[in-house]
Amino acid sequence: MNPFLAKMASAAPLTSADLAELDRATQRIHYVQAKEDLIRQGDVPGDVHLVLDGFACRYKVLSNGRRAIMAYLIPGDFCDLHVAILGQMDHSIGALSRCQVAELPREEILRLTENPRIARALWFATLVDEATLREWLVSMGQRSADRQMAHLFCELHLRLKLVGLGDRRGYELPLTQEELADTLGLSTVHVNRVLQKLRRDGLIGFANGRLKLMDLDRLMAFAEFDAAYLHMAGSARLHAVERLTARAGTAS
Amino acid sequence: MNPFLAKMASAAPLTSADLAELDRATQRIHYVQAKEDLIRQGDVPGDVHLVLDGFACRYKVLSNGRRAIMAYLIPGDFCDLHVAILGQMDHSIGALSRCQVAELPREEILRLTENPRIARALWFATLVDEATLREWLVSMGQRSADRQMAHLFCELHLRLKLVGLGDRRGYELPLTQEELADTLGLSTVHVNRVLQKLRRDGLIGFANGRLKLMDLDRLMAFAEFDAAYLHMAGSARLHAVERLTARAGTAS
DNA sequence: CGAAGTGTTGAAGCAAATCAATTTTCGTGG
DNA sequence: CCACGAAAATTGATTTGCTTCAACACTTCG
Repeated sequence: MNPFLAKMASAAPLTSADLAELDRATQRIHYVQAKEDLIRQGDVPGDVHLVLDGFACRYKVLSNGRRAIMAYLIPGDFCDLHVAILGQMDHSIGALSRCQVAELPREEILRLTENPRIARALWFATLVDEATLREWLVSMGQRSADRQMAHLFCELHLRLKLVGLGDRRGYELPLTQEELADTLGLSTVHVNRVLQKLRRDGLIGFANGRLKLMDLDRLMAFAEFDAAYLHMAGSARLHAVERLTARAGTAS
Repeated sequence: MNPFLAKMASAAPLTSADLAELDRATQRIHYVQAKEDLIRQGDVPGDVHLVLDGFACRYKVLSNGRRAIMAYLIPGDFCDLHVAILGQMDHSIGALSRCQVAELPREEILRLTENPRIARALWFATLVDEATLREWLVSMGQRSADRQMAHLFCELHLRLKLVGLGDRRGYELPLTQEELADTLGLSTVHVNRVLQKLRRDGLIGFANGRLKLMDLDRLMAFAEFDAAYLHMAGSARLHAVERLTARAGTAS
């Protein structure tokens, strides 16, 4: 099951014709190696990019040489839907693992958005991205390093679940401690110590690019995680995804 | 000159008929006192709100009782354009000063966006809001408290200039030090000390709800401020605003 | 096998928080 | 217009969460 279709289906009620149309639009695939850039700051790209598999991130490089990661892009996420309007990238997109990426010509996006159900689903997705950004801002400003990290792990768990990846026991998270540091605005040394604390407390395991959720309920409680900002509407959206993935499972 | 019209005109090329249409749509006005909420977390508002005068902010209240301010809403900014799609507010909007607010029925927005030039201008504005949010995230994670505050003052200077408010010497900024603290994720004590340092260094003055820019060039250099994220396209957008405001000036 | 990247540990230093008290300003009613 | 109380700003002393620096161990891979 294409994670992009799963995400769109959970964002707005789509017909199977709509889904087929979206599926057709995302057939032009290419691959990007880990640590390569998909798009660079200043680019004026003609195509819009969509992650189908792997992890990517939005980032900026500051004058002091440090990298600031502002978002993780997981399967189903658009990288640069906005560039069609703003014209120029004000940040870069880098692959954190090997990524499978779909390229859509800008005109294809314009054509797709003439269908109001699809337009609404795309619009919904960008608004959830924005709400996620606000939650990161809150996290960064107000939460202690350990809760901030726990919060991030909770968020990724739910976002990945929405596209059928990972489960209650854990998920693939191909990040180095340095990348976590660039995300949370901490030093690598401190990230290492915080991870050790979370492990010692029996909340998580993190090794070999996989995050283990040892006690998800306690982790969520510790992070004071409230999923409202992800706008999953109770569990209605997740149920929709489960139906879709189940259907795909029997079909394959 | 209506600040909203100034902002829209700088976002996309609009005809005078477009501007007249936007003007007509924003005639339903009401007032909100300082410290009152315009909208609360969990609300499912039927109308969309637009600040015409005064300062407001997006904020969340955390479980520890602290308030996190995630954005300032200045004249010309929409408060909750997104709620039409997401359905429910995941944060609150509070007035920081007495505000003049326009209310637009949701259907009015839908009608307006059938005009592709207007739709593009609105879409542009929401994308700039998102880019601003990303810049705040970078600031919060990576910049020292003094540079962070300097950066905020530079941003507000340009955003206000875009709607014809303030000038190189300064602008009205009706904030308390506590509100600055809630924005930057600092304690009020530290905000006070950072302000004193910036004053001592001859960069700013801040008293009686007004920010004085003593040396804008040095302030921008100190903050390492790069205005690219505000997508003002060189100075073309600002020139458009200057023409509009000049025209309004001679007309009145 | 060596080299580079990643993870781990200890010690010292610093930016910012916290606690607590005091002064100044502001808003309101007498 | 002044007096009063409350809100906001300021100051000092102390503590702490995180950074920085430096060394070392482990892993991965050409």
